[in-house]
Amino acid sequence: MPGTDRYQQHRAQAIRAAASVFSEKGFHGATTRDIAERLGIKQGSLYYYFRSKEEALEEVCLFGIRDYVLRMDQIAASDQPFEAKLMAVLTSHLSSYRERNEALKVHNDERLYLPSGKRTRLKELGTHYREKLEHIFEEGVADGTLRDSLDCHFAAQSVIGICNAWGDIIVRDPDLDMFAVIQKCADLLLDGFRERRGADSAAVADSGHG
Amino acid sequence: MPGTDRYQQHRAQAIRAAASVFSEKGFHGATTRDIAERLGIKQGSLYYYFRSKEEALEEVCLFGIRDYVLRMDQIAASDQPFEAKLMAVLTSHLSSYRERNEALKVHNDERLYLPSGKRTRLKELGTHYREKLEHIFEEGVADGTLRDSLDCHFAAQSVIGICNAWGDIIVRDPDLDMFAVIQKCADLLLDGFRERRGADSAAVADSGHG
DNA sequence: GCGCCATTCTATAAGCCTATAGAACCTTTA
DNA sequence: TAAAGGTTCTATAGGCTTATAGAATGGCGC
Repeated sequence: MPGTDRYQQHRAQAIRAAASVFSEKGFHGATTRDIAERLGIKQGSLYYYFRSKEEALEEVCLFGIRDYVLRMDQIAASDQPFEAKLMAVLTSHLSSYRERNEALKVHNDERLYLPSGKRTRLKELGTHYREKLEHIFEEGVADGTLRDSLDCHFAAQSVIGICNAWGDIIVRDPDLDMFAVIQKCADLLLDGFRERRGADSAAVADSGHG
Repeated sequence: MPGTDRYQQHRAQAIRAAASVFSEKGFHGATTRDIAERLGIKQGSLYYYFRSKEEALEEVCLFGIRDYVLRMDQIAASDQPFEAKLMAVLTSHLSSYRERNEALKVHNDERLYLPSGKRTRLKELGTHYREKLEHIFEEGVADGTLRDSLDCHFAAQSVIGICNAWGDIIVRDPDLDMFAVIQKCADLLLDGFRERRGADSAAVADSGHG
């Protein structure tokens, strides 16, 4: 029954199972039987935890999202130099991909199938996330770390794009060194690819990972 | 009948309709009725053009892909300075997104549902694409345009990630100025975000689109 | 041992989907 | 106008899916 501890734990398991199956087969491709099997129960029993297949999708899409956005808030509000904030954002974003593996893959594709209310709520969270990141970049411009000509909206969107692209790769290849990827992302974002004769272009704050 | 010109034209229309519906609803979410309706015919008639729903997906996934990869080959083989090649790649990649709109969205997600033979073929094409881009970067390092420390594999993957992220945005917002996005991508990739006192950081080859 | 309640099971209704078969329609050519 | 063949239509079989109803199971306090 909703309320007991055991119930909540089992329900969380069910959400994970649904996330896993949705991300493999897509929302419509996944059947309630698939989800139940992954969970080790029978198809009909699933309805003890979800009112419908759609409710399962809703839960999957919101699973952990709040933590993730909250972390961005904390980084944005923190008192660190720009480079450290950037590293923190990259780390948080890419770590989330590893931690929440299936769920995140679902967010990218399957939110299509959410009822429009939940869909706009998710979109709002995404916008909030981008705006916070944008704000970090604006600070970087203000304090002279970043070039004046930087389009902060473009910058924020691009960083999210890069993180998502690498997130997908990181999820699929567990052996990949995430911190190496983070470091290279930071190098790219701060200093670009171009050769600079007589300039030290590896000046990214070492955050102590390895 | 396969062979006649009219048939081939109508079949291409059917592929487009399928692409459009698949990208909206996903492979399993799309019904043959949806596709037929978008095309203006009845559900059963679709089977005059496709042996099955899966065959429709195959056609969608391969639609135009060859042209797209071929263009990368041409750019890679061309005799232009690095900056020009980079601009050409960005332009080609992002233009493809606009041109082939729905089909490309499908490639990213729905290829899951392809029979494994077709799936690996697509993957090969993707790998080929990335390797060519990687090669362009290696040349850039060799001729001194790019820094020696650049990880070309990382660079190629990141550029593709950025292009795909912006491609998604460009497709959804027809008013967005694609060439402005391309220019900013090039700025980011070549010179990064960091302020450089006393350096001209806007030195990207003007390819004549402004 | 007994009753209680949470959890899972079985069985099934009702609906939708793909694919096929064969009729109907339309266009071209003679 | 008639014949031929390309294109689309109607109708339907057969299978799979979600969601519900109600029975069975298992642990726990007494």
